Amino acid sequence: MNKIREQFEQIVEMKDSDWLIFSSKLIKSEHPKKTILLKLGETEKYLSFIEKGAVRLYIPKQENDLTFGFCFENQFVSAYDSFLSQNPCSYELQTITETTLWQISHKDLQQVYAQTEIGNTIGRLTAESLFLNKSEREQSLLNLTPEERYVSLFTERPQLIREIPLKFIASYIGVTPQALSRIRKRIS
Amino acid sequence: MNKIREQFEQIVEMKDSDWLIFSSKLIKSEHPKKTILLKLGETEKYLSFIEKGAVRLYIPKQENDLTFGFCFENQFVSAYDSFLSQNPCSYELQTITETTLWQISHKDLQQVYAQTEIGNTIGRLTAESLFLNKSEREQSLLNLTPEERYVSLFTERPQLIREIPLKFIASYIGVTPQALSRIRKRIS
DNA sequence: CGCCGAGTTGAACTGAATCAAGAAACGTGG
DNA sequence: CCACGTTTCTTGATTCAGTTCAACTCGGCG
Repeated sequence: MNKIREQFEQIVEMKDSDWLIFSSKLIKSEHPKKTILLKLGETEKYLSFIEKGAVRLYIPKQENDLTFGFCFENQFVSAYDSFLSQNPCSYELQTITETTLWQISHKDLQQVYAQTEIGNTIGRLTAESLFLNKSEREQSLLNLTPEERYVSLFTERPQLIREIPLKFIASYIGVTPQALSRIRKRIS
Repeated sequence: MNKIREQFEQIVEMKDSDWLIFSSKLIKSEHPKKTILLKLGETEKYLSFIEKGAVRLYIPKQENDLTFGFCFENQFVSAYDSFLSQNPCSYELQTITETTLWQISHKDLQQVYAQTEIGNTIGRLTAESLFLNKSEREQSLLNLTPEERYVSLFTERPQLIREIPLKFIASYIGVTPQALSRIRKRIS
């Protein structure tokens, strides 16, 4: 649980009293691999910190799901758009490996925002950092070829390529599994 | 200037005292069309509200720029990632038409965050809303074909199609101007 | 052992990129 | 207000990367 505080303190200092209010709301949960954490159409109730494991975000499809994001150890995961708007989610969250989460509910987080000095700052920094992620992603999708995206993924996150089924990575970089298989062959 | 307050009040109520602190920092500026508001490599100093006009965000290229965003009247515009990190920007901002802005500097905004109750809330809500935009954009880029993106742009923002050069729209939806010209022909 | 999901490979097809040229619209100065 | 040059848009021909459909391999697991 201290890891969560460490994550926060990388971006903003936190008083012990604030940390206590926040951390008292956190609930630990464990999930086997391939557990669906949030189904299509449900509303996201939690912002979750991943102590251990990996989660993918995807739009379920008849044939191949459209996997558009991954989250790993020491990161937050949530259908954050659904969480913010409290509207039904247009995609699903599923664990890839066995996963341990620390979760705070939407309701409790609103209380933290109201009760702590630092609440809104944390909320702002969280949203800002998520925004930065998405910005990079947009540029990657517009600016790079699938092959270039694969190479940069490969260099930036080699463990991802090793641990995660190719078909998830394929749809993440925006091609079919067959095409990614050929890209791999080309560049190896 | 009241329009700015209206925009904010759509998402959060604002005390007069907070509004005074915020609005006292705003500086009005006017720019002819095709003015570069921020050059590649510069650091974004401002968060700007567009009173009138339109702005595009693009990565300059030898041949065709990669235009990846537009902002219009009554919206905020900024190289927000550069603004947040205060690192050099990897793209440029240019007015498309004659444009009137109300700008707040990064330094002044930090003061607003510090001095007003509502500052961090506004910052959070701003970042959250920008995050939601980017999320939709990601799904559109992964999930839809260029043709589908054009059609949905056409239905959601008909004035954009009318007012903005095709080549900007082309790169926004992720194709060359030639390809968009053909897409147009196909669907008309 | 046999099944099943994941990955690879092949062949035909397709939509967009590229290269190139011409038409239309735009704006700037005479 | 027209003329000229530039920019924007269109159209054609060719090339290419990725899709689709299909068959086959490999490894794990009931």
